[in-house]
Amino acid sequence: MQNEEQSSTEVKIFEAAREVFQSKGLEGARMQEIADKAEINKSMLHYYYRSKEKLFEKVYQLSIIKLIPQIAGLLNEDLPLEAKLRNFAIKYLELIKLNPDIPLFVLHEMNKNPGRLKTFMLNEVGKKIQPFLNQIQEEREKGNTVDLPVEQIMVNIISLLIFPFIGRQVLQVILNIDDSEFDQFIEERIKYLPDYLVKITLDKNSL
Amino acid sequence: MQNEEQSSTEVKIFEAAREVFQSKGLEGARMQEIADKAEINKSMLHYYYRSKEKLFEKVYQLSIIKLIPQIAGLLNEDLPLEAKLRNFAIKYLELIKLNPDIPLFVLHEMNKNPGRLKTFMLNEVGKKIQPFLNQIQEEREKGNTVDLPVEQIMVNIISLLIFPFIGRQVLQVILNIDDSEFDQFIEERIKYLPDYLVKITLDKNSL
DNA sequence: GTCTATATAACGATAGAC
DNA sequence: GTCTATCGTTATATAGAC
Repeated sequence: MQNEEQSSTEVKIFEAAREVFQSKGLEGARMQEIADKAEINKSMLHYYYRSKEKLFEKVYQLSIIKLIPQIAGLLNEDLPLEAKLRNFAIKYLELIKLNPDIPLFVLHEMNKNPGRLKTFMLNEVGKKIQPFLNQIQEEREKGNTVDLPVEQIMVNIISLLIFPFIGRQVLQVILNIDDSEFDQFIEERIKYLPDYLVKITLDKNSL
Repeated sequence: MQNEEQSSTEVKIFEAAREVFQSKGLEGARMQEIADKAEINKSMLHYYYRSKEKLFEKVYQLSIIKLIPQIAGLLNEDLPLEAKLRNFAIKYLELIKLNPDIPLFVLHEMNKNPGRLKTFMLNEVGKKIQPFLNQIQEEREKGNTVDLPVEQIMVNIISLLIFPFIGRQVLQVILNIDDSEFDQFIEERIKYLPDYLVKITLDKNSL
Protein backbone atom coordinates (compact mmCIF):
# COMPACT_ATOMS: atom_id res chain seq x y z
CA MET A 1 0.00 0.00 0.00
CA GLN A 2 1.18 3.50 -0.78
CA ASN A 3 -0.53 5.41 1.96
CA GLU A 4 0.63 3.81 5.14
CA GLU A 5 -0.22 5.87 8.15
CA GLN A 6 2.42 8.47 8.78
CA SER A 7 3.81 8.34 12.29
CA SER A 8 2.49 10.91 14.68
CA THR A 9 5.97 12.29 15.16
CA GLU A 10 6.51 12.80 11.47
CA VAL A 11 3.23 14.68 11.17
CA LYS A 12 3.95 16.81 14.23
CA ILE A 13 7.32 17.75 12.77
CA PHE A 14 5.79 18.70 9.46
CA GLU A 15 3.12 20.85 11.04
CA ALA A 16 5.64 22.64 13.23
CA ALA A 17 7.96 23.14 10.28
CA ARG A 18 5.14 24.58 8.24
CA GLU A 19 4.39 27.16 10.89
CA VAL A 20 7.98 28.16 11.44
CA PHE A 21 9.03 28.25 7.79
CA GLN A 22 5.94 30.18 6.82
CA SER A 23 6.52 32.88 9.37
CA LYS A 24 10.34 33.05 9.31
CA GLY A 25 11.33 31.84 5.86
CA LEU A 26 13.96 29.21 5.06
CA GLU A 27 16.99 30.96 6.53
CA GLY A 28 15.10 32.63 9.37
CA ALA A 29 13.81 29.31 10.67
CA ARG A 30 15.76 27.37 13.30
CA MET A 31 15.66 23.57 13.47
CA GLN A 32 15.58 23.88 17.24
CA GLU A 33 12.50 26.08 17.09
CA ILE A 34 10.75 23.55 14.90
CA ALA A 35 11.69 20.76 17.29
CA ASP A 36 10.45 22.74 20.29
CA LYS A 37 7.16 23.53 18.61
CA ALA A 38 6.69 19.89 17.66
CA GLU A 39 7.69 18.87 21.19
CA ILE A 40 10.21 16.34 19.97
CA ASN A 41 13.95 15.95 20.04
CA LYS A 42 15.88 17.89 17.46
CA SER A 43 17.57 14.83 16.05
CA MET A 44 14.17 13.47 15.03
CA LEU A 45 14.00 16.16 12.38
CA HIS A 46 16.97 14.58 10.64
CA TYR A 47 15.75 11.08 11.22
CA TYR A 48 12.56 11.81 9.27
CA TYR A 49 13.65 14.47 6.81
CA ARG A 50 17.47 14.16 6.56
CA SER A 51 18.16 17.89 6.25
CA LYS A 52 16.69 21.33 6.78
CA GLU A 53 16.73 21.90 3.05
CA LYS A 54 14.70 18.75 2.38
CA LEU A 55 12.23 19.54 5.13
CA PHE A 56 11.80 23.02 3.75
CA GLU A 57 11.31 21.74 0.23
CA LYS A 58 8.49 19.52 1.41
CA VAL A 59 6.77 22.31 3.29
CA TYR A 60 7.19 24.71 0.40
CA GLN A 61 5.89 22.36 -2.24
CA LEU A 62 2.96 21.16 -0.18
CA SER A 63 2.02 24.73 0.69
CA ILE A 64 1.49 25.26 -2.99
CA ILE A 65 0.31 21.83 -4.01
CA LYS A 66 -2.39 21.89 -1.37
CA LEU A 67 -3.91 25.07 -2.76
CA ILE A 68 -3.35 24.96 -6.48
CA PRO A 69 -5.67 22.12 -7.48
CA GLN A 70 -8.49 23.60 -5.46
CA ILE A 71 -8.04 27.00 -7.03
CA ALA A 72 -7.51 25.61 -10.51
CA GLY A 73 -10.61 23.49 -10.09
CA LEU A 74 -12.71 26.57 -9.43
CA LEU A 75 -11.50 28.11 -12.66
CA ASN A 76 -12.51 25.17 -14.76
CA GLU A 77 -16.08 24.63 -13.66
CA ASP A 78 -18.54 24.89 -16.48
CA LEU A 79 -20.29 28.13 -15.60
CA PRO A 80 -20.99 31.46 -17.27
CA LEU A 81 -18.35 34.07 -16.48
CA GLU A 82 -20.32 36.02 -13.92
CA ALA A 83 -21.23 32.96 -11.87
CA LYS A 84 -17.76 31.53 -12.19
CA LEU A 85 -16.11 34.72 -11.07
CA ARG A 86 -18.38 35.12 -8.07
CA ASN A 87 -17.92 31.48 -7.16
CA PHE A 88 -14.17 31.76 -7.56
CA ALA A 89 -13.99 34.78 -5.29
CA ILE A 90 -16.08 33.15 -2.58
CA LYS A 91 -14.18 29.89 -2.55
CA TYR A 92 -10.81 31.53 -2.93
CA LEU A 93 -11.44 33.76 0.08
CA GLU A 94 -12.55 30.76 2.13
CA LEU A 95 -9.41 28.92 1.19
CA ILE A 96 -7.03 31.75 1.89
CA LYS A 97 -8.74 32.54 5.17
CA LEU A 98 -7.79 29.04 6.29
CA ASN A 99 -4.21 29.50 5.03
CA PRO A 100 -3.51 33.19 5.48
CA ASP A 101 0.26 32.85 5.75
CA ILE A 102 0.87 30.99 2.54
CA PRO A 103 0.76 33.84 0.02
CA LEU A 104 3.47 35.96 1.62
CA PHE A 105 5.55 32.86 2.30
CA VAL A 106 5.42 31.75 -1.32
CA LEU A 107 6.02 35.20 -2.72
CA HIS A 108 9.05 35.78 -0.54
CA GLU A 109 10.58 32.43 -1.38
CA MET A 110 9.84 32.79 -5.08
CA ASN A 111 11.45 36.20 -4.97
CA LYS A 112 14.64 34.87 -3.38
CA ASN A 113 14.76 31.89 -5.65
CA PRO A 114 12.57 32.21 -8.77
CA GLY A 115 13.83 28.98 -10.24
CA ARG A 116 12.90 26.59 -7.47
CA LEU A 117 9.29 25.85 -8.36
CA LYS A 118 9.04 27.53 -11.70
CA THR A 119 8.35 24.61 -14.00
CA PHE A 120 6.20 23.00 -11.38
CA MET A 121 4.04 26.08 -10.98
CA LEU A 122 3.87 26.67 -14.68
CA ASN A 123 2.28 23.29 -15.20
CA GLU A 124 0.05 23.40 -12.18
CA VAL A 125 -1.24 26.95 -12.42
CA GLY A 126 -0.20 28.54 -15.65
CA LYS A 127 -1.87 26.00 -17.86
CA LYS A 128 -5.02 25.81 -15.79
CA ILE A 129 -5.58 29.53 -15.72
CA GLN A 130 -5.48 29.81 -19.50
CA PRO A 131 -9.07 28.61 -20.17
CA PHE A 132 -10.30 31.19 -17.67
CA LEU A 133 -8.39 33.94 -19.45
CA ASN A 134 -9.90 32.76 -22.71
CA GLN A 135 -13.37 32.90 -21.27
CA ILE A 136 -12.83 36.47 -20.11
CA GLN A 137 -11.47 37.31 -23.54
CA GLU A 138 -14.60 35.94 -25.22
CA GLU A 139 -16.87 38.03 -23.06
CA ARG A 140 -14.68 41.00 -23.60
CA GLU A 141 -15.02 40.71 -27.34
CA LYS A 142 -18.77 40.70 -26.91
CA GLY A 143 -18.40 43.95 -25.01
CA ASN A 144 -19.48 42.38 -21.75
CA THR A 145 -16.46 43.32 -19.66
CA VAL A 146 -14.50 46.37 -18.67
CA ASP A 147 -12.29 47.48 -21.56
CA LEU A 148 -8.94 46.21 -20.31
CA PRO A 149 -6.57 43.47 -21.47
CA VAL A 150 -7.49 40.16 -19.88
CA GLU A 151 -4.18 39.94 -18.05
CA GLN A 152 -4.91 43.26 -16.38
CA ILE A 153 -8.39 42.10 -15.41
CA MET A 154 -6.96 38.89 -13.97
CA VAL A 155 -4.29 40.71 -11.98
CA ASN A 156 -6.82 43.16 -10.62
CA ILE A 157 -8.96 40.31 -9.37
CA ILE A 158 -6.01 38.55 -7.77
CA SER A 159 -4.71 41.77 -6.23
CA LEU A 160 -7.97 42.53 -4.47
CA LEU A 161 -8.36 38.97 -3.25
CA ILE A 162 -4.86 38.41 -1.92
CA PHE A 163 -3.24 41.66 -0.91
CA PRO A 164 -4.95 42.18 2.45
CA PHE A 165 -3.57 38.85 3.63
CA ILE A 166 -0.07 39.69 2.48
CA GLY A 167 -0.14 43.20 3.83
CA ARG A 168 -1.82 42.46 7.12
CA GLN A 169 0.89 43.82 9.40
CA VAL A 170 1.28 47.07 7.50
CA LEU A 171 -2.46 47.55 7.10
CA GLN A 172 -3.02 47.06 10.81
CA VAL A 173 -0.49 49.76 11.54
CA ILE A 174 -1.67 52.33 9.02
CA LEU A 175 -5.36 51.75 9.78
CA ASN A 176 -4.47 51.55 13.47
CA ILE A 177 -6.51 48.41 14.17
CA ASP A 178 -5.79 45.35 16.31
CA ASP A 179 -6.00 41.66 15.42
CA SER A 180 -9.69 41.27 16.14
CA GLU A 181 -10.57 44.43 14.24
CA PHE A 182 -8.56 43.16 11.32
CA ASP A 183 -10.47 39.88 11.39
CA GLN A 184 -13.70 41.88 11.26
CA PHE A 185 -12.28 43.83 8.36
CA ILE A 186 -11.68 40.57 6.51
CA GLU A 187 -15.18 39.28 7.27
CA GLU A 188 -16.64 42.47 5.89
CA ARG A 189 -14.48 42.06 2.82
CA ILE A 190 -15.59 38.50 2.26
CA LYS A 191 -19.18 39.72 2.19
CA TYR A 192 -18.93 42.38 -0.50
CA LEU A 193 -15.87 41.45 -2.54
CA PRO A 194 -17.38 38.71 -4.76
CA ASP A 195 -20.11 41.07 -5.98
CA TYR A 196 -17.70 43.96 -6.21
CA LEU A 197 -15.29 41.95 -8.35
CA VAL A 198 -18.11 41.01 -10.69
CA LYS A 199 -19.07 44.64 -10.88
CA ILE A 200 -15.66 46.06 -11.72
CA THR A 201 -14.85 43.20 -14.09
CA LEU A 202 -18.10 42.95 -15.99
CA ASP A 203 -18.67 46.67 -15.64
CA LYS A 204 -22.12 46.28 -14.18
CA ASN A 205 -23.78 48.93 -12.10
CA SER A 206 -25.95 46.57 -10.20
CA LEU A 207 -24.11 46.43 -6.89
CA MET B 1 29.37 70.18 9.69
CA GLN B 2 26.94 67.30 9.92
CA ASN B 3 26.95 66.18 6.35
CA GLU B 4 30.53 65.42 5.60
CA GLU B 5 30.89 63.52 2.40
CA GLN B 6 30.41 59.81 2.94
CA SER B 7 33.31 57.77 1.72
CA SER B 8 32.78 56.01 -1.55
CA THR B 9 33.32 52.66 0.14
CA GLU B 10 30.67 53.33 2.72
CA VAL B 11 28.16 54.22 0.01
CA LYS B 12 29.06 51.22 -2.10
CA ILE B 13 28.54 48.96 0.90
CA PHE B 14 25.17 50.47 1.66
CA GLU B 15 23.95 50.11 -1.92
CA ALA B 16 25.10 46.51 -2.10
CA ALA B 17 23.52 45.76 1.27
CA ARG B 18 20.27 47.30 0.13
CA GLU B 19 20.13 45.05 -2.90
CA VAL B 20 21.02 41.90 -1.04
CA PHE B 21 18.81 42.48 2.01
CA GLN B 22 15.88 43.47 -0.18
CA SER B 23 16.04 40.31 -2.22
CA LYS B 24 17.14 37.81 0.43
CA GLY B 25 15.89 39.24 3.72
CA LEU B 26 17.90 39.67 6.92
CA GLU B 27 18.75 36.01 7.53
CA GLY B 28 19.00 35.05 3.89
CA ALA B 29 21.63 37.70 3.20
CA ARG B 30 25.32 36.83 3.49
CA MET B 31 27.88 39.41 4.52
CA GLN B 32 30.24 37.90 1.96
CA GLU B 33 27.69 38.40 -0.80
CA ILE B 34 27.27 42.05 0.15
CA ALA B 35 31.05 42.50 0.15
CA ASP B 36 31.39 40.83 -3.26
CA LYS B 37 28.65 42.98 -4.73
CA ALA B 38 30.25 46.12 -3.31
CA GLU B 39 33.63 44.89 -4.53
CA ILE B 40 35.29 45.46 -1.20
CA ASN B 41 36.80 43.32 1.51
CA LYS B 42 34.37 41.72 3.93
CA SER B 43 36.03 43.27 6.97
CA MET B 44 35.13 46.70 5.64
CA LEU B 45 31.50 45.94 6.38
CA HIS B 46 32.31 45.76 10.04
CA TYR B 47 34.63 48.72 9.90
CA TYR B 48 31.80 50.96 8.68
CA TYR B 49 28.71 49.36 10.18
CA ARG B 50 29.98 47.24 13.10
CA SER B 51 27.52 44.35 12.65
CA LYS B 52 25.14 42.74 10.20
CA GLU B 53 22.24 43.68 12.42
CA LYS B 54 23.17 47.37 12.41
CA LEU B 55 23.72 47.39 8.66
CA PHE B 56 20.36 45.76 8.16
CA GLU B 57 18.63 48.19 10.46
CA LYS B 58 19.96 51.09 8.41
CA VAL B 59 18.85 49.58 5.13
CA TYR B 60 15.45 48.66 6.51
CA GLN B 61 14.73 52.04 8.05
CA LEU B 62 15.94 53.99 5.07
CA SER B 63 13.90 51.83 2.71
CA ILE B 64 10.83 53.01 4.52
CA ILE B 65 11.92 56.51 5.49
CA LYS B 66 12.79 57.31 1.90
CA LEU B 67 9.30 56.49 0.65
CA ILE B 68 6.95 57.44 3.44
CA PRO B 69 7.27 61.24 3.40
CA GLN B 70 6.82 61.32 -0.35
CA ILE B 71 3.73 59.17 -0.20
CA ALA B 72 2.32 60.96 2.81
CA GLY B 73 2.91 64.28 1.07
CA LEU B 74 0.77 63.23 -1.85
CA LEU B 75 -2.11 62.49 0.48
CA ASN B 76 -2.08 65.90 2.07
CA GLU B 77 -2.11 68.15 -0.92
CA ASP B 78 -5.08 70.47 -0.97
CA LEU B 79 -7.07 69.02 -3.86
CA PRO B 80 -10.57 67.69 -4.43
CA LEU B 81 -10.81 63.94 -3.96
CA GLU B 82 -10.86 62.96 -7.61
CA ALA B 83 -7.77 64.99 -8.50
CA LYS B 84 -5.97 63.90 -5.37
CA LEU B 85 -6.67 60.26 -5.97
CA ARG B 86 -5.54 60.40 -9.58
CA ASN B 87 -2.44 62.33 -8.61
CA PHE B 88 -1.70 59.91 -5.80
CA ALA B 89 -1.93 56.93 -8.11
CA ILE B 90 0.33 58.48 -10.73
CA LYS B 91 3.03 59.55 -8.30
CA TYR B 92 2.82 56.41 -6.26
CA LEU B 93 3.34 54.24 -9.33
CA GLU B 94 6.30 56.36 -10.39
CA LEU B 95 7.83 55.97 -6.96
CA ILE B 96 7.29 52.26 -6.70
CA LYS B 97 8.54 51.69 -10.21
CA LEU B 98 11.86 53.14 -9.08
CA ASN B 99 11.85 50.99 -5.93
CA PRO B 100 10.03 47.82 -6.94
CA ASP B 101 11.66 45.56 -4.34
CA ILE B 102 10.80 47.58 -1.28
CA PRO B 103 7.18 46.52 -0.72
CA LEU B 104 7.83 42.78 -0.51
CA PHE B 105 10.96 43.40 1.54
CA VAL B 106 9.09 45.49 4.09
CA LEU B 107 6.10 43.17 4.26
CA HIS B 108 8.26 40.10 4.82
CA GLU B 109 10.31 41.76 7.54
CA MET B 110 7.23 43.24 9.23
CA ASN B 111 5.66 39.81 9.17
CA LYS B 112 8.65 38.19 10.87
CA ASN B 113 8.99 40.99 13.35
CA PRO B 114 5.91 43.19 13.63
CA GLY B 115 7.35 45.17 16.53
CA ARG B 116 10.50 46.47 14.91
CA LEU B 117 9.15 49.57 13.18
CA LYS B 118 5.64 49.67 14.55
CA THR B 119 5.64 52.94 16.47
CA PHE B 120 7.79 54.54 13.83
CA MET B 121 5.40 53.61 11.03
CA LEU B 122 2.38 54.54 13.06
CA ASN B 123 3.63 58.10 13.40
CA GLU B 124 4.95 58.41 9.89
CA VAL B 125 2.12 56.82 7.95
CA GLY B 126 -0.82 56.11 10.18
CA LYS B 127 -1.33 59.69 11.23
CA LYS B 128 -0.80 61.12 7.77
CA ILE B 129 -3.29 58.82 6.12
CA GLN B 130 -6.09 59.84 8.44
CA PRO B 131 -6.96 63.15 6.72
CA PHE B 132 -7.22 61.28 3.43
CA LEU B 133 -9.61 58.76 4.96
CA ASN B 134 -11.65 61.63 6.33
CA GLN B 135 -11.84 63.23 2.94
CA ILE B 136 -13.11 60.00 1.39
CA GLN B 137 -15.60 59.70 4.21
CA GLU B 138 -16.96 63.20 3.52
CA GLU B 139 -17.47 62.44 -0.14
CA ARG B 140 -19.02 59.15 0.74
CA GLU B 141 -21.60 60.85 2.95
CA LYS B 142 -22.49 63.08 0.04
CA GLY B 143 -23.09 59.93 -2.01
CA ASN B 144 -20.13 60.60 -4.26
CA THR B 145 -18.27 57.34 -3.74
CA VAL B 146 -18.87 53.64 -4.01
CA ASP B 147 -20.88 52.44 -1.03
CA LEU B 148 -18.12 50.80 0.99
CA PRO B 149 -16.44 51.61 4.30
CA VAL B 150 -13.53 53.98 3.77
CA GLU B 151 -11.02 51.44 5.04
CA GLN B 152 -12.14 49.02 2.36
CA ILE B 153 -11.87 51.69 -0.30
CA MET B 154 -8.37 52.55 0.88
CA VAL B 155 -7.24 48.92 0.92
CA ASN B 156 -8.66 48.33 -2.55
CA ILE B 157 -6.68 51.27 -3.88
CA ILE B 158 -3.47 50.10 -2.20
CA SER B 159 -4.00 46.51 -3.33
CA LEU B 160 -4.31 47.44 -6.99
CA LEU B 161 -1.32 49.76 -6.83
CA ILE B 162 1.13 47.51 -4.99
CA PHE B 163 0.29 43.88 -5.60
CA PRO B 164 1.78 43.45 -9.07
CA PHE B 165 5.18 44.53 -7.71
CA ILE B 166 4.96 42.13 -4.80
CA GLY B 167 3.67 39.25 -6.87
CA ARG B 168 5.91 39.74 -9.87
CA GLN B 169 7.53 36.31 -9.83
CA VAL B 170 4.28 34.43 -9.46
CA LEU B 171 2.49 36.58 -12.02
CA GLN B 172 5.23 36.04 -14.55
CA VAL B 173 4.88 32.31 -14.13
CA ILE B 174 1.10 32.09 -14.28
CA LEU B 175 0.80 34.57 -17.14
CA ASN B 176 3.80 32.92 -18.76
CA ILE B 177 5.63 36.15 -19.55
CA ASP B 178 9.31 37.12 -19.37
CA ASP B 179 10.93 40.12 -17.73
CA SER B 180 10.49 42.49 -20.62
CA GLU B 181 6.88 41.48 -21.14
CA PHE B 182 6.26 42.09 -17.46
CA ASP B 183 7.76 45.56 -17.75
CA GLN B 184 5.37 46.23 -20.63
CA PHE B 185 2.55 44.94 -18.47
CA ILE B 186 3.49 47.47 -15.79
CA GLU B 187 3.70 50.33 -18.30
CA GLU B 188 0.25 49.47 -19.54
CA ARG B 189 -0.96 49.43 -15.97
CA ILE B 190 0.53 52.82 -15.20
CA LYS B 191 -1.46 54.25 -18.08
CA TYR B 192 -4.93 53.13 -17.12
CA LEU B 193 -4.81 52.54 -13.39
CA PRO B 194 -5.13 56.14 -12.15
CA ASP B 195 -8.36 56.60 -14.11
CA TYR B 196 -9.57 53.14 -13.24
CA LEU B 197 -9.04 53.76 -9.53
CA VAL B 198 -11.01 56.99 -9.76
CA LYS B 199 -13.74 55.12 -11.53
CA ILE B 200 -14.13 52.26 -9.07
CA THR B 201 -13.74 54.52 -6.06
CA LEU B 202 -15.98 57.40 -7.09
CA ASP B 203 -18.25 55.01 -8.93
CA LYS B 204 -18.11 56.98 -12.15
CA ASN B 205 -18.87 55.44 -15.49
CA SER B 206 -16.74 57.81 -17.44
CA LEU B 207 -13.74 55.63 -18.14
C1' DG C 1 12.25 5.34 17.11
C1' DT C 2 14.16 8.22 20.54
C1' DC C 3 17.69 10.21 23.26
C1' DT C 4 22.58 12.40 24.53
C1' DA C 5 26.70 13.77 23.09
C1' DT C 6 29.58 15.41 19.66
C1' DA C 7 31.37 16.40 15.09
C1' DT C 8 31.34 19.57 11.15
C1' DA C 9 30.48 23.48 8.64
C1' DA C 10 29.14 28.17 7.96
C1' DC C 11 29.18 32.65 9.11
C1' DG C 12 29.72 36.87 11.66
C1' DA C 13 33.20 39.20 13.90
C1' DT C 14 37.94 40.69 15.32
C1' DA C 15 43.19 41.20 15.61
C1' DG C 16 46.95 42.92 13.73
C1' DA C 17 50.11 44.10 9.83
C1' DC C 18 50.52 47.56 6.43
C1' DG D 1 41.29 52.75 5.48
C1' DT D 2 42.30 48.33 3.70
C1' DC D 3 43.99 43.72 3.72
C1' DT D 4 44.97 38.64 5.51
C1' DA D 5 44.43 35.48 8.77
C1' DT D 6 41.91 33.67 12.37
C1' DC D 7 38.73 33.36 16.23
C1' DG D 8 34.28 32.20 18.43
C1' DT D 9 29.58 31.15 18.02
C1' DT D 10 25.83 29.16 16.31
C1' DA D 11 23.34 25.91 13.78
C1' DT D 12 23.08 21.86 11.04
C1' DA D 13 24.13 17.25 11.00
C1' DT D 14 25.72 12.65 12.66
C1' DA D 15 27.29 8.72 15.88
C1' DG D 16 26.10 5.66 18.94
C1' DA D 17 23.72 4.04 23.26
C1' DC D 18 19.28 2.50 24.59
